[in-house]
Amino acid sequence: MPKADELGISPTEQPSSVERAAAWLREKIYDGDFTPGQRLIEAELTETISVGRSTIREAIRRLTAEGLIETRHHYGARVRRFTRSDVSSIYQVRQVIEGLAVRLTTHQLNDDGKATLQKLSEDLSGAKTKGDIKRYIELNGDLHDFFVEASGNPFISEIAARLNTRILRLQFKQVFDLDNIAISHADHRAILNAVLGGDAYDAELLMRAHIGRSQQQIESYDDSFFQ
Amino acid sequence: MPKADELGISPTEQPSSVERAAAWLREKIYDGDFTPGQRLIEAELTETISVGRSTIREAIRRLTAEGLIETRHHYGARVRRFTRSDVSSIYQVRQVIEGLAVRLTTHQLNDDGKATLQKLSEDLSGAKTKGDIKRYIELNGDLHDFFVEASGNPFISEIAARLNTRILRLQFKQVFDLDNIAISHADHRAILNAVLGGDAYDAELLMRAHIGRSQQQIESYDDSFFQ
DNA sequence: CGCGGCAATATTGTCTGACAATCATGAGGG
DNA sequence: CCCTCATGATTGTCAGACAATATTGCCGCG
Repeated sequence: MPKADELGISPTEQPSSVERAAAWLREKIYDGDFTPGQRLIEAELTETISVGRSTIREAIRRLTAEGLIETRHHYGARVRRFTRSDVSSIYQVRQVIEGLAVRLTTHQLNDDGKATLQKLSEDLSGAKTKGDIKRYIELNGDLHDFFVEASGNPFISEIAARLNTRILRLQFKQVFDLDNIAISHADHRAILNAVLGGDAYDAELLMRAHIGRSQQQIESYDDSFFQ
Repeated sequence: MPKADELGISPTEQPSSVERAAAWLREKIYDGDFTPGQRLIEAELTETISVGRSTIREAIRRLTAEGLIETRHHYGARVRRFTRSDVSSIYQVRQVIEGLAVRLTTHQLNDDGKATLQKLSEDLSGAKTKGDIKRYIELNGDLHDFFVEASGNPFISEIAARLNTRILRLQFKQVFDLDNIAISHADHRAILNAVLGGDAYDAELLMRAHIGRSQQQIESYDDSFFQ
């Protein structure tokens, strides 16, 4: 009796129809082709991407679980809308979750991780001095993702993915100017120093404060950003 | 053109087949009729509770999203298993999430909330002096749930539900003795004092430490509790 | 003229049946 | 004893159908 492999990695793992449908939908939402509040009709989607209705329904359910879509009984699915209050709640959670992530990361950072951080640090400085705002926002995302992944806690990854997913649309709109980058960059340098110096608790507090500042900035935005 | 009501409460809202199936499955898992690692065959379930396969599949997907079930492509659904590492990760997250919850609650506690807490506090003391361990565990759950709900942050509720759901089986097994209760009760009293006294930050730190102690206790358990 | 109730319609929820895809298992060969 | 391959069981996806229900526009009433 050969025992089943418990390694968790399946041999082939090629994307199923549902995964493709879900990816397609996710892309459309990220790109803004489906806007918040817009209704998603199963019949339309089935013929647009040529899959059965069960496939579409399953894809919709997955995105619902991810928090990108909301559904109502016998009415259907809509692209999720985020209120000001939602955004505040999300940032409150991000503060403590990413704070935890950076603390855990500090405790178990290996040489590879250190090298990655050093490089990220240099890239951030480079983007700042060149005034490349778009690039800076991108690297900022990479930095946050790094801590989340390097924390080694799968639940942190899961939660962060959900929160970031939910807010990605807003992050995209985030209007960083050079002043904001200067503040943000000071935060990043302090956090990186604490992490590389092994001051886990400091790093946690700094991350919380950093995300708190992002929150204040976003909360100061005009209503048109929230709709 | 009468505008659609955006109140979020649907008129009838009677449980659908899927909801009933999901509830049935959830109950079975909680009660231990389906044990961790056990396989869930769609065909069997279909005839057991007399619903179509689509309904069962949808119910399975919901419980998967809740974290009670794990699925593998073309192999199917199994009741989820939690490793020692999972439990540690969950408690790490619980520390910061419930810490945040208690801090937010402190900031916006009204008279009703205060009364509820006072009552919980008395009941906890009563259960402790009477040595009613089962009752104490129950009230302990109520206390944690109270903070999560009273925080007013829906994402905290969502995350806590997922974590508690996932670990409920383990909590159930948790072997509290009177010594543990004494320690736990001291924590609870301190937390309640901080909350009622308006010391939000103290309350947060105390909650983190409290959950940390629970974590240590659970992590000291024998392997037989995990598998 | 505005408001509330009612029927028509569109869409979802669920069922049945079917077939292909694929994983785990067990037999057979090296 | 280990590796390879065919087999069977189960899931993934599709199509078609019908019932349930929420939304919408219409109608009559105040």
